[in-house]
Amino acid sequence: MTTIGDVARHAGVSRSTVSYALSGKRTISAETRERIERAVAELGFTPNAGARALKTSQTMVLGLLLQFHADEFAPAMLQYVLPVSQAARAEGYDILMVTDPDGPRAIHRIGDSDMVDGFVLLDVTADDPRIPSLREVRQPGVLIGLPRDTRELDVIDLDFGEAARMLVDHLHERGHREIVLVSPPHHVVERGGSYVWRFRDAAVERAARYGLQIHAYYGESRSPVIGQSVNALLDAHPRATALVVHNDATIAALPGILRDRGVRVPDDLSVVSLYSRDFGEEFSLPFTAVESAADELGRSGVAQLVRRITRSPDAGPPVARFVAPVLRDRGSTRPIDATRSTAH
Amino acid sequence: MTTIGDVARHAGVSRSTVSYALSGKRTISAETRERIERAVAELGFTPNAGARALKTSQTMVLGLLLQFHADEFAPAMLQYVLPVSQAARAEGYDILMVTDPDGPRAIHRIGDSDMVDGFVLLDVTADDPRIPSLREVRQPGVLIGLPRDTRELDVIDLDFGEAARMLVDHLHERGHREIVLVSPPHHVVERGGSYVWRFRDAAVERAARYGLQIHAYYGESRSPVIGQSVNALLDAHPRATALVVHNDATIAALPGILRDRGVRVPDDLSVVSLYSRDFGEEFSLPFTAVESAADELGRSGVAQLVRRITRSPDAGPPVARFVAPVLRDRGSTRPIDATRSTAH
DNA sequence: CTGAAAGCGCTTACAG
DNA sequence: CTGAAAGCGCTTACAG
Repeated sequence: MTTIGDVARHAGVSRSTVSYALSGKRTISAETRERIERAVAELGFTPNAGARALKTSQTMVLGLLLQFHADEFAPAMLQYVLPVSQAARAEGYDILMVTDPDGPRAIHRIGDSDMVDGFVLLDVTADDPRIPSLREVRQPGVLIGLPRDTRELDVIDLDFGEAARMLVDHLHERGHREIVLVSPPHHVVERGGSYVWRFRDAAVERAARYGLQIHAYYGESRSPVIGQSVNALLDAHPRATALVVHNDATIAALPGILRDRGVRVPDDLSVVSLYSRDFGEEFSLPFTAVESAADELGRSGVAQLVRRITRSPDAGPPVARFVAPVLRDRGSTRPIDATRSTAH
Repeated sequence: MTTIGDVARHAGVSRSTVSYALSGKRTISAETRERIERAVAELGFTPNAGARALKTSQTMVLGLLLQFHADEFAPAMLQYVLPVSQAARAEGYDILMVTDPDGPRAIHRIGDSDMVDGFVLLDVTADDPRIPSLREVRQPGVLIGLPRDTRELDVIDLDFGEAARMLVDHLHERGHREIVLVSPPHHVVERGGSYVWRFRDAAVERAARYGLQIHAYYGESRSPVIGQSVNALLDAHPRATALVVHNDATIAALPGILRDRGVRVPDDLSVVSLYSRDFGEEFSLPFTAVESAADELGRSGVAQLVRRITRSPDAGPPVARFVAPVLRDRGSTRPIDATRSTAH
């Protein structure tokens, strides 16, 4: 391995001069700089990351904590991973991916041994067990997803309440009077996925305000129960003219389910949903939807974390930030003529 | 931060004694060990990973190189990531996840700066541009996927040829005389995904040997073209009694497509495929299939890489290993009565 | 504009 | 059974 000492010897300068030439923290004469650059190129020198980390107390690595739950639609998580990773690289950080089933312990292991400069927590729940560990550890962290107690924490999440209101408004404006809502599976509620009830409560409240009937259900995460469940809901509410789907597995399966049932969208049934652009493209989903902006959450979360790590004044006090949803109209809703009703 | 020096002072011993007590590389008197353990617990000491790496030249981190191709069914990659990560943890390694679009450069950046002890390359193609970088770098690597030139490389992949033969045999044994094969999209061939032609060539050859008609096509990776393409193939070969699907996106969409078409499996059409157990569960696929054993590949690849890193004599010379496929019969094929023919 | 020296926090021969 | 010392490869005050 070639070290900074080899470069220094080769260039006939001191190690500190090489270091300064590389970091640019000192003015170096053109001639010296050139000799050093040549030596670096000839010897193929790249600074040792561990030695640098030891000296500077900066690893330039971020820990990304993923959780894989059985009974959850895994592809939905993928949409966060790539944006986080790319945003990190753009800021000069690499990603240590942590899939340990025991998240709290993993945070201590990684954090206490100074393997990373900060943490990104994905899929955060209301009383996420990883949060106490995160508070105990030296490194700052950013949460993607809203916990109950956000004190002293940088948190970012989609504004799920607003998303629900936008979708209900969209249907209300088009004259819909009776709609069915499919939320994530109930076990996600039990686990504390706050996005479930934030979306659901807001949808119910908004519907009530308009005097709009809404039938709210928890959905499924696996075929064929998904199909059975959707069919049962539509059977139970034959006069409903619209379906609001806040459930990744269900929306991915919905085109097949509706075709199977002979229901055309939007002619027989209007459908609105909530998913990220990438997810929609992956499954070729043709529905009007709020874009869940996984990339924006990932990017913005990483940016805030880096500001916190570097103690940038722009970081401000720790704060929960809610990203405004954007509705993408793909024409999967139709105006309802008050005198007609649909059978699906 | 508490260092090994703090622990030593607190316990009234030397730093080397603390180090040896922690590593167990020396016998320590019961009393001393106890004092050290108490000091470690009271002060909350965890060794600094960077310092340890600097001294031992071991990072205990593995670089995992992922590639995200537009026009590829991303969920299929997920099935490798978790097994690799878990196998690594079981061996004491963490995972640095590298999603850099420029893989060759990333390998040099990470490897030359000694951030990892070895590399795992996913989704390797015939002339994978990352391989020259891997050869130049100090760290060993394991490839999951078969390149053209495997010299001096540890490679592991499913035996796709054998997988194809098993599926053709399965159909032949049940009296099928005319079948349709859907391979991955053609752009995967262009990119050098050798599993495409290894499977396809073996299937065609095996079918020929039995005098079995096989119509081989490249499939699609996105709806709605997937559906159109499958429908066109079935229209073009009305006397085909079986479909062999070697295409993740297509098999995930197939249940919907066939329902839509009014084709029952296996009554109207036999279907066999190739996918991992996790993938099948994710999409609730009911087809008889060779299990692509992503977890076995991941585990086994990591194990071999670790043997290589640690220079274990068990590592042997670098070798391409082909995992034997296992057929999982889910009853999606039926015996063909030679006198009947199907219309689908 | 450049160099000599200290030190980041460990591990491990060397010595007793 | 234990300790003092060297050294891994960097960065950065301190000094000139």
